[in-house]
Amino acid sequence: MLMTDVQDIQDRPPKERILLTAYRLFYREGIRATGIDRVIAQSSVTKVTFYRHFPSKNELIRAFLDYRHERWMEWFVDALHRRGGNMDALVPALAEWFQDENFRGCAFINTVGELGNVLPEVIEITRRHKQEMTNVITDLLPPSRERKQLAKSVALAVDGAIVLAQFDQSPDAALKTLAKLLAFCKLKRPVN
Amino acid sequence: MLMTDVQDIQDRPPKERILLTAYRLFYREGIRATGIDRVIAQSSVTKVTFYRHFPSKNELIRAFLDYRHERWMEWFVDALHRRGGNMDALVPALAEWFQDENFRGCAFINTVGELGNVLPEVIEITRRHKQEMTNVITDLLPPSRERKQLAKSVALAVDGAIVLAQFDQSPDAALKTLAKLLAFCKLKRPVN
DNA sequence: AGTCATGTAGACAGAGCTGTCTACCTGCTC
DNA sequence: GAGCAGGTAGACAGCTCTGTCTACATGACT
Repeated sequence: MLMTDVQDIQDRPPKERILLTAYRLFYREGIRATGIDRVIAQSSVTKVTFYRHFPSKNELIRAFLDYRHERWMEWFVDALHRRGGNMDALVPALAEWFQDENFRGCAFINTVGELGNVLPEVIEITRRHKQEMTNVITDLLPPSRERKQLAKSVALAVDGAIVLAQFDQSPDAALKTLAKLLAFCKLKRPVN
Repeated sequence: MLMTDVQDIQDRPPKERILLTAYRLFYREGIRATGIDRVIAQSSVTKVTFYRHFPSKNELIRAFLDYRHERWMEWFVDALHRRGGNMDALVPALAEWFQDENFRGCAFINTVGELGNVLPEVIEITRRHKQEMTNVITDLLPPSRERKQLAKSVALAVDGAIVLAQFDQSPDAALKTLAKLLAFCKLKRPVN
């Protein structure tokens, strides 16, 4: 899945241990809340080793976002294909994510909110990530003149659902509301 | 508007100066990125005065969110009424916000992303804020059996547009995509 | 045998953070 | 005019942060 087990990371090479630890801590606690010292301690590495692989925390943030992008896209494509690869697969696939006990919203949206003004490149990285997400959504839609525009609208709604699932008590409302919205647009079979 | 001029805050009582300064810095730079010392310096107040009014930074964060909620709701209701108070007013009203040079997304979504795990009450505050936003959107819709459900869907789409406007190069795409989405749902007159 | 990349352990500098402290001043109210 | 709420100035404690430093160990390739 999207999260890393704490178990199996201990016998990997140091650089990978650092990245996996950062992946977990940055996503769960936030980036500024996560000090380098904690990443170092939890990846069982020393400071010199850390700084040899990542010359600064900003480098680690970049690597974290790249890694997150790879993993998330892989998961997203797979989760959709497992469910038929059409628009009816979208909400169930997102449900799988939202219901993960470690779900804490979109790493990219969160990072833009936290560092957008301080580290402007995360905005660019996020734009690319969302563009790829939109491309995948495009493939779910039947060919039509307005397919690309529709995909953009669906992607916008998905982002809305992600943030709603993040602050609502349970992800169910976000999923149901997204499903209803898509049904209003006749983009999927009506719910119920 | 939603932002504070730096000019007119200097002759206000200290507590207000602190709150206005925090309002500006927390929103623009993020909360963890903004140290108490900077708030104190920029509000021309001393540390003792600061801590007399706000016993801890967390108290200031709460006050900031409450204040933001008041101001934002006031602005939102007004901007919609100025444009007729129906669904066709929604996108132009948001445009006014998105195009503000200090726009940096939704303060509540950003704060949840930054502190959601560390200060869980911001999640509750955000939930209430978005509920009120949804209530206002409900009033834009004509009475119908599914009005409340529709309003939830629209609110979800608005949140999606807010985050998109935050990381996209210009807010135009977010506005256009939201407008298209609402048009697909026959919730507003088609664009173009 | 020697070199070099890569690892270990841990001290340290310099900065910023939150929050407390002493000591003094001003203006209003009783 | 005494008291007090609320302001001023600024030092300081204790912590955490990022990033650098010295000094040593190990194992692979040449």
